Amino acid sequence: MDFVDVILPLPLHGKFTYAIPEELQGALEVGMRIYVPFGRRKYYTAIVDEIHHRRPENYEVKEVLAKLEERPSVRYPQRKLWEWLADYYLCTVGDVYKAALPSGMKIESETYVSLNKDFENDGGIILKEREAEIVIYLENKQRVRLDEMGRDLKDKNIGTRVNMLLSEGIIRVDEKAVERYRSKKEKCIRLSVKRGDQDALHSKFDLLTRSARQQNTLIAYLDKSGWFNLSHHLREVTKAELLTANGTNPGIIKALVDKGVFEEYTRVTNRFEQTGKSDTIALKPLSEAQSSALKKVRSEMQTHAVTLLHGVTGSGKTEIYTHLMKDALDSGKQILYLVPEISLTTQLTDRLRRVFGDRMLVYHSKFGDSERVDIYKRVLESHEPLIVLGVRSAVFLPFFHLGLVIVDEEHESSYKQYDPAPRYNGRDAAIVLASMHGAKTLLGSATPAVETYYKAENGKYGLVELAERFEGAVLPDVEIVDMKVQRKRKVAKGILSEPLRESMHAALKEGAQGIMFQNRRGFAPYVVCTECGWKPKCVNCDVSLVYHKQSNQLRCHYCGYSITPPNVCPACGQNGIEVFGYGTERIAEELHKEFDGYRVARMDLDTTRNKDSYQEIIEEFSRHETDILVGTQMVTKGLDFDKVRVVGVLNADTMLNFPDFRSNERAFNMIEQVSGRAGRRRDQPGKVIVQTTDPDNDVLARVKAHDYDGFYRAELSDREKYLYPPYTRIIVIYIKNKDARLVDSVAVGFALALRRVFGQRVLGPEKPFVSRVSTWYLQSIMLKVESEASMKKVKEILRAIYEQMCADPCMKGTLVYYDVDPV
DNA sequence: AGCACGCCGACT
DNA sequence: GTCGGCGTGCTC
Repeated sequence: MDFVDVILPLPLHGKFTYAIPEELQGALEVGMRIYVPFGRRKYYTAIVDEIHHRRPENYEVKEVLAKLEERPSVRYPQRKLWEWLADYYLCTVGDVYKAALPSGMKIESETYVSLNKDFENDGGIILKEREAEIVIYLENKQRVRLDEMGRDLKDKNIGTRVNMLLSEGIIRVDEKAVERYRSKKEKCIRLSVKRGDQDALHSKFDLLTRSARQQNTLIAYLDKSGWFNLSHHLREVTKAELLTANGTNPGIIKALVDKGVFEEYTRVTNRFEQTGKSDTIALKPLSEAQSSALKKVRSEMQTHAVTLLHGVTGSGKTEIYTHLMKDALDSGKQILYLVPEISLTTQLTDRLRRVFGDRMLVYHSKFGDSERVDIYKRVLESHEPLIVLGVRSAVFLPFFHLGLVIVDEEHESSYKQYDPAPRYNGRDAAIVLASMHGAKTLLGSATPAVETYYKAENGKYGLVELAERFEGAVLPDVEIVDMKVQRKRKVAKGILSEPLRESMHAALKEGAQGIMFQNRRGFAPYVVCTECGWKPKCVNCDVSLVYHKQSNQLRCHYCGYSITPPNVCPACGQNGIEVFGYGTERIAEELHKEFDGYRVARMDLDTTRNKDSYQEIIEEFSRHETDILVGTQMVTKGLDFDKVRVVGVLNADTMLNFPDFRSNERAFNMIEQVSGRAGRRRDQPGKVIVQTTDPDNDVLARVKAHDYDGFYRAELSDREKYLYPPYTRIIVIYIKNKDARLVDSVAVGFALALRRVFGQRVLGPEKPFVSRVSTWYLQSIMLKVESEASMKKVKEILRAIYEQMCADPCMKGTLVYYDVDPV
């Protein structure tokens, strides 16, 4: 008898073993998707992890129900990456599996309920079957409404109710597997005569003598299909394509089908753009600086697994990537090109599409699930050279022979997944993936992460500097404006300082554009009653509500809770409610007033909710249909606009004062990146205005000088002094409970246990920045371990401490999770 | 993570 | 007295 250990899409440690039934003996392979029962009435898609002969002793094994595919969807070294991620980021392989496969490839069971006919109208029970629900009136006049999946529609006590009805034989339960994946189908037209049978074709034409349009449609088909071009195969003609022919409409096609001239059939197609082209245009010639950087990159990559390309904004790193990708493609390799979500724009995809045509696939989180399944399967089945341009989760695609990994904007914090597990960093996962394939990795950034630059500097990574902007463009001039002085002199209008207003007016007058950056959305972040000090707070989270003017609501930016602002203060009943501070919405309003007659667009989470709105705002701006773009960090990323002359950083203080060891790094990166949007052309150098109340801040001085190196050195010495990365590695332990008191005591106990082993390396516990999210109370403990220490050992100890803590009854209802290498 | 089983307060 | 609230433990 054979058994199989599986990976389930659940956050469970430990192995689950199933028996392989007779009919599947010898048919399973490691990495295959199979269908297994789990628990009382659940079924999951599991991944075969190991096939063996060891019969489990303490329980009765269940059988594998079916295999879902002929060839494994998960293969080596992909599976090895899953294990590495689970191990490194302290989660289960099931967590990784959940994130790795598009949901269309993870069939789950759904329970369908139907009535047992015998019980209809029986006694006091009246049963009704409506369209999507079953209503059961019980004797005591209580009503149970179940949807077709057997879920109780009234309350949440799902299983008990269904089981009661089941045991009384009132209902019947069927489990149905749901396959969410839908292949894309196209209607096609073919001719009902054999190609080459002239007589038959003529007789069809004879049927159409009374309709010129029908004849034309038939001719259009013959033309499009290449009917008479006998040296070629007959082309399939889609209905949509045929409809583009002059004078054709669906009615005419239908008439032709009815007359037996045409036949309509459905074909399964893929979702890839069929440009029919690849290697369409030659690569752009490189500047001298770029060519020498490219040469240097190539040689560094010979000797290093990972190379960092440190190139100032606007130096044309993408061009260098393109050349490297071409090399790798030509040598038959596959390429993974990771970008942060926000910079995956059509600007970039169009540019690459022109060079690589169909050989480039795009893997975006805004794609539908079926589309992701298509890409997954294409990568799985094709052993051909290709490029995947994708976001973080593209590291999970089943590459066959990866030759090159590029991680653009490697410093970006959005490469790190916060919630849920696996809390992985896409950049680091990509590096590990590359090494498993024996591939080379190139990291690119104008403002590399301190950890990355440190490794490059110390020879662990190769390092290439590209200090020159493309086509001789110069870096923008940065002016630091002291807002305290501005206010004292009463020259600031709201949040707009005098220099910012003047530069902006001048730029607009000359037909240039401007970008305003404020890392806060909504209208006003602070609302307070000036009479009594009352502040509106989120009922679920420990944060103040942000006022949104357009929707006239006070909103929590963590859980989405919102209320209509009260007219009078609910605490003192007086009329003292006022708003303070500036969000993008309010800034847009002020810009409208100040720059009357110019067009202002706002780009933040609130204006980019729809699928295409982000793209639309960018395109409008690049066509110069808007003059000023105001937004959150979205405006800092990879947008290339020629006409941007002025960039305003409206409040640098919020970034600099963030209570976190990375605040300086984040502030420097963000301001430097947004500055990079300005003045890309030599003849029109840009101007960046940074408003602050702390003009002497060192970080701002570095930004002013565009001095990454200086910033890095200063930051590094701080990190060394206070033992932060790259000198240590950080694991934050989060403790979550619905009871505020319990959370505190458990956290204290946990920290105590940690201190016994790690001593001074333990910080906390403390309330995290947001100490309550959606009714869960949080505490965090930070663990800083020397970077040379064995992470394996550390994690073993963490695990042991957790087990030991679990013995304490106080742990009941407590959730513990880890964030390794937080950003 | 679900989901079932089990033990206590509010309503017929 | 039941209903249904949620706390606890298991899932191959």
